[in-house]
Amino acid sequence: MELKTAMTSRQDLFDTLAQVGKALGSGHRLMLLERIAQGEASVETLASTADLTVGNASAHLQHLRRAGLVTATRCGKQMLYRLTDQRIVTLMGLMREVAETNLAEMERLVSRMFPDANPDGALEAISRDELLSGLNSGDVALLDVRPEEEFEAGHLPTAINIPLGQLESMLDELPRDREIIAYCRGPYCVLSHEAVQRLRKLGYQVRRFDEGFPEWKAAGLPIH
Amino acid sequence: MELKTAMTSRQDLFDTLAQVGKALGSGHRLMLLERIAQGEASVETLASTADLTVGNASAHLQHLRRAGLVTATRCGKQMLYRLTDQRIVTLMGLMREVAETNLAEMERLVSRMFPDANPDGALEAISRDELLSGLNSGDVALLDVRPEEEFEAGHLPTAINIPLGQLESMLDELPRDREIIAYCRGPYCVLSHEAVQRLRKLGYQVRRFDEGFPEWKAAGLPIH
DNA sequence: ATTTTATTCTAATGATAATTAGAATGTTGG
DNA sequence: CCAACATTCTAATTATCATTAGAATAAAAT
Repeated sequence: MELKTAMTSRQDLFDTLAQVGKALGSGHRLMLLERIAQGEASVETLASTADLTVGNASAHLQHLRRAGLVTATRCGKQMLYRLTDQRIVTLMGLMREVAETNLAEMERLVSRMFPDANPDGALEAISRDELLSGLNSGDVALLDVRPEEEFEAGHLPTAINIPLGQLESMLDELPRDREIIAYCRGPYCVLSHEAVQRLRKLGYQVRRFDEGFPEWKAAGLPIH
Repeated sequence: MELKTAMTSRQDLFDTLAQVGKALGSGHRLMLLERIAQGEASVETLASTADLTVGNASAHLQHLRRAGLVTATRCGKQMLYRLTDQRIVTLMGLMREVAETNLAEMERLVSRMFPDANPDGALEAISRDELLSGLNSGDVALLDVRPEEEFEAGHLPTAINIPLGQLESMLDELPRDREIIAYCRGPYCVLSHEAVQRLRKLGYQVRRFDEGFPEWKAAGLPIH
């Protein structure tokens, strides 16, 4: 047995900092964070989005909580988790950029998962700046294809919500005269890719926004 | 045994992304990265800065390499590791901010480790913007207190190098008529704190830069 | 009070990761 | 080719983490 000195060491500092890294070091926890970034959610909701048992999800959420990434508040029977800090969205975005730039495996997975996101193809996504100028000039209509609950918790200004499951049954909400920009949870969410593919087959002029609601919000842009 | 489908799943994407988080989820690896961010370094150098056996350091470096955070090139007998990407410095900086904001433990450790960094005290560090304007107006002199090897690998413009061990023996290099700004490896490096304390005792007008060389470089500012 | 529902805790198991010592590899300079 | 050196690999140990099922807690509804 070794005596612990009361002295604080550099090692302690880095170990504590590493807790944040550890929390980000699990695919399951990153999925939970992706969902939490849409707005507060209950353990059950989070468990089902991340495809975990409730007990397991709860344990991961405790882990995220100890790392200072999320907080929880009780609301009736439920425990609602939310991000402590919008910078966490930026942090995950940077991780994504670093991974996509420097991990061959990542690039391979992304292009397999989203084959339509080919840079040559007409389906290429539009950037935040392009979207902003499109919105200013009124040239585009915004389509939020996330579930209603997430839309209600916050969405881009002027966006209309058609959850993916109801896409074909709500086509009359969509304009034919303007380009439609679909968005969802973020770069690794399939919803907007799906929506674009299905709407294109129906003849709509539609592209994806290459980020999602959390990134828009974290950038300090206005939300509703 | 379960059959692996060839299909790429969302889970695979997030698991791969999590490799970056995992790599950042160890105090030892964060220390290695802090040193690598100063400039390329051999395994032996890195092992000794992070207080690891060479074998263990090598294993951690392999881990960082697999996560796409560092690359290695052979140079004679030695293997030199460097960052793949300056964004990794930004990434670590964000982790630090998130941790300091949201982890009480972190705040406690920082203020214990750097008691002189008290915001009320005269020793408060100066920011990048303040430093830039001080350099433009010629009101400050820059002092790099890192080991010579790191200084040689890159430093802030106009900085003079006095490694901490030689501080008292090289006082004649320091101006008395201007404020001195000392900097080192970054926010969690003790060198500049030490330097400021020792120089203040000797009557010098001196403050710390609240970042370090890697942050300056990652911000795209000029280096020598 | 009792039941229901949501969540967290506990204990046990299996899976990963960190560490060390020592062997193996690859490079340099005789 | 051999000797010296730097690094990586291997094997074994220990520690940490993820997962599950089931018990415990806590609030809400009957």
